[in-house]
Amino acid sequence: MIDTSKCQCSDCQFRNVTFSTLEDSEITTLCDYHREYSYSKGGLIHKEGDPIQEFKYLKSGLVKVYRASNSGEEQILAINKPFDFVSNISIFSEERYKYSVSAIEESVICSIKLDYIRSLILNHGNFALEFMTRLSQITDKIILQTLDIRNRNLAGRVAYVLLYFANDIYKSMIFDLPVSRKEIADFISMSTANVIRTLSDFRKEEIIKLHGKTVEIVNYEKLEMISSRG
Amino acid sequence: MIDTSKCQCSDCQFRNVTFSTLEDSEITTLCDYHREYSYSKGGLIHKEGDPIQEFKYLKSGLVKVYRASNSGEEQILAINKPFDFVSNISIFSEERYKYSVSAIEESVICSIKLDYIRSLILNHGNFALEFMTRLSQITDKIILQTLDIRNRNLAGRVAYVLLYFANDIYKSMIFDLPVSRKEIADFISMSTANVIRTLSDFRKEEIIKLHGKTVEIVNYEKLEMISSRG
DNA sequence: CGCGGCTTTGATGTTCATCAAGTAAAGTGG
DNA sequence: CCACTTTACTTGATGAACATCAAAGCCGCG
Repeated sequence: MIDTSKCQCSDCQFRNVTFSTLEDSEITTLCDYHREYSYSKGGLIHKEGDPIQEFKYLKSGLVKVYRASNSGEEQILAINKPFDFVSNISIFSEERYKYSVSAIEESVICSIKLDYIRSLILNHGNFALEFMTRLSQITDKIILQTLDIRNRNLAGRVAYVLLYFANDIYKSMIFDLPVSRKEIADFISMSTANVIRTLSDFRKEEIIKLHGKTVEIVNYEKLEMISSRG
Repeated sequence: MIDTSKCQCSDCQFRNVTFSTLEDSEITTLCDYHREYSYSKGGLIHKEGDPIQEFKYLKSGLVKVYRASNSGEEQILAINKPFDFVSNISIFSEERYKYSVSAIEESVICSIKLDYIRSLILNHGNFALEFMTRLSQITDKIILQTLDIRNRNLAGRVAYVLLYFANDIYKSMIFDLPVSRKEIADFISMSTANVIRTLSDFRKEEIIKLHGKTVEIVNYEKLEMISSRG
């Protein structure tokens, strides 16, 4: 039985991933410097230009990381699930966020004062190493995914995104798209109309079933083939 | 006068950027764990799949970071000068390099056993923080540049690259392109023929002068306009 | 019920890749 | 140092891929 009136950080899943080197007593201190925030679908977590004062990570939900492009359009650079998002990149190198982040599903963000993270790094070598490794992994993933997308043509990109949702995010062949067609377009740098057209094509070729936001991948092999060839 | 038979790390420019928190005595130890390698134009520094055993950074020269795409083509994700390249990303999160790196100009790479860097992080909080900040900055730059390029059309991308060489790398309006037309194409994800065509167009419109690899930017404002509009 | 936003589809035009052929440049071996 | 070979560059012509525009359908919400 857990006493819910006390700090729950010691039972947080994240403890194993990013804070595994911290002792119980340190976790208790961590609790004092942390806060949790809930966001509903569409809620803005922070935006470009906001001052960076906290280290944030996603406890549950789904977020998009994006910035405004020259033309005022949205450029989405990542769609991330828990463990894959932290208040990314540049928390130490910059004063202000370069990217906006908003919830695309009900999300809970855990946020820790940056000063405390800083002091942990200063005084706790194992933590520093672990933390660094995590940050590395996360930025690495973003870069790799960007390259993967850039590599592909329209159909390949749409297939790639569908497989990303199926394999990485929902781990299911049937799922509800958490994003609009336009957001997919902003993510893969294509026009909305062509994303829709491609989805329709996939439906006509019976690679997927489509009902509004609900997608079911029927012919997985073919979708993979399109993704890897395109 | 510097005794060149001894460790020169204490006089290395990099000391101020990445190792400023280390004491002189620590720098001396660092020397024992470091080696320098020279590469001539075209030389391969490491390739995808090589085991990561050292932290590397560029002391002088110019390198390209790339990977093989599906189709066997080269995808260039960064062209970096000293201070902007370190044996990037993922040195802690991965066992093997995900990207190849090769010299596009005479280059000197300084390389330090990863175990030693690891021990510094473990035992030296200030160093950990500084090191992390550097890595952050570097990966950040890569992501930002990728987005910038993705944003633009053909002419905009070519203009962007020319401005990148002029402003960031050579700090001069006249310079020799260190890369082939094909490499520019691989960097901005366009075809070689169209890169050449665009350069010719710029020449015809008297925005630049072109003699083989030598580029002179004549109409800077116009080039900027093309870069920011496209 | 009606309005506004997201989605869908078709028609059209632009942008870009591809192919081909030719030229210049740069390396290679005698 | 020259002939030879190869690789890089250049340009034009063609077609494919994709964006854009416009009109209509759908759906949720006040």
